[in-house]
Amino acid sequence: MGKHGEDLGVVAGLVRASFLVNAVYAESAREYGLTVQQGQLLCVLMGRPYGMGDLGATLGLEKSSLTGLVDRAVRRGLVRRESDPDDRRAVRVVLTAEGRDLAEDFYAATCRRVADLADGLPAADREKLAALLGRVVRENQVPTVFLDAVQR
Amino acid sequence: MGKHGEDLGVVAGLVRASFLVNAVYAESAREYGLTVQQGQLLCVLMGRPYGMGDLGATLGLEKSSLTGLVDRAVRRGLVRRESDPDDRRAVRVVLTAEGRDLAEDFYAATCRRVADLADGLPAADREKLAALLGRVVRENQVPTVFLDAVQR
DNA sequence: CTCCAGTAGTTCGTGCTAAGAACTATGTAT
DNA sequence: ATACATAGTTCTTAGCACGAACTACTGGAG
Repeated sequence: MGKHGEDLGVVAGLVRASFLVNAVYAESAREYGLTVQQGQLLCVLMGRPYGMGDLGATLGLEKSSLTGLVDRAVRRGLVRRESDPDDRRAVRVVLTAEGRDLAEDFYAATCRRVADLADGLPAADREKLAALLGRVVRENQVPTVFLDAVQR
Repeated sequence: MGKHGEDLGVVAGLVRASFLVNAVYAESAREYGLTVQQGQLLCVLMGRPYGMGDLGATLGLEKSSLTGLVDRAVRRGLVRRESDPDDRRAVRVVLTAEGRDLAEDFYAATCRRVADLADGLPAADREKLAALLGRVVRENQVPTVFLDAVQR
């Protein structure tokens, strides 16, 4: 089995849920004056600074796409480029204080919103859903674009 | 309960799964020479023709954003604007033959890919996941951007 | 019938996103 | 020292998304 008709259930579920999450994410970003990509950038950087290369790998973008994204974030004062002392080619992108504040607010608001999506489910089902999604995610090596654990 | 710490499980799961699906969708689109948005447009139109207004509502876009999207799809010969005989302001966007073929191929390929994401799960868990996502989706009134049932 | 408010789409201007190719500068191995 | 690889940027092209202003048509109210 595996490749049969009823798979459409999971497929449609995943695609639509993803559509839903995208919409929520976009709305949340908009509310904070961010684009989705900028929001993602901030969320990734909440964990730690990244070089342009790692950032590209994490976000699934070419390096040339990143330059602009980071440029705009710099222009908005959300992010700073620090040069890596160990490698003068390299750069570390770091949140500014303002960027961190915004990132945290945005992150919290987005979490709240996404959590609301699953609000209708009883707690047990929510946990089950989390477990199943967790497995899917783990088996497909998704980079951590959104925090793993609450590690503040 | 409801708004507690362990909700992060569902939230992170949803967000990352969504990231995963987005990536798969983008890759699939790219392979077919489409952008994600064009792919979405085609998938929506597989079901039936839409007016610009409905299309905007379904895809979550402003009408001004749609003009261009449809224009480009028209330029590529994937879609056609038919004027509604009952309302001369209105337009119905319809797949061309070429557009339908491409849409069907793209849809099938994307389904396959998304299904692969859940491949690691035993069938019973896949069904459970589908059911849970189905509930989330239903309770949040997601427009049908991806087919509901296999209605060929 | 006329006027007018509302609806369906388009146009225009702005800013953002994404990619590839060509390039600079630095690092590393031989 | 040469030569190759790596980290980022620049430039160009194409597409996306929005709001504001606009055109064209519709459906009522007087």
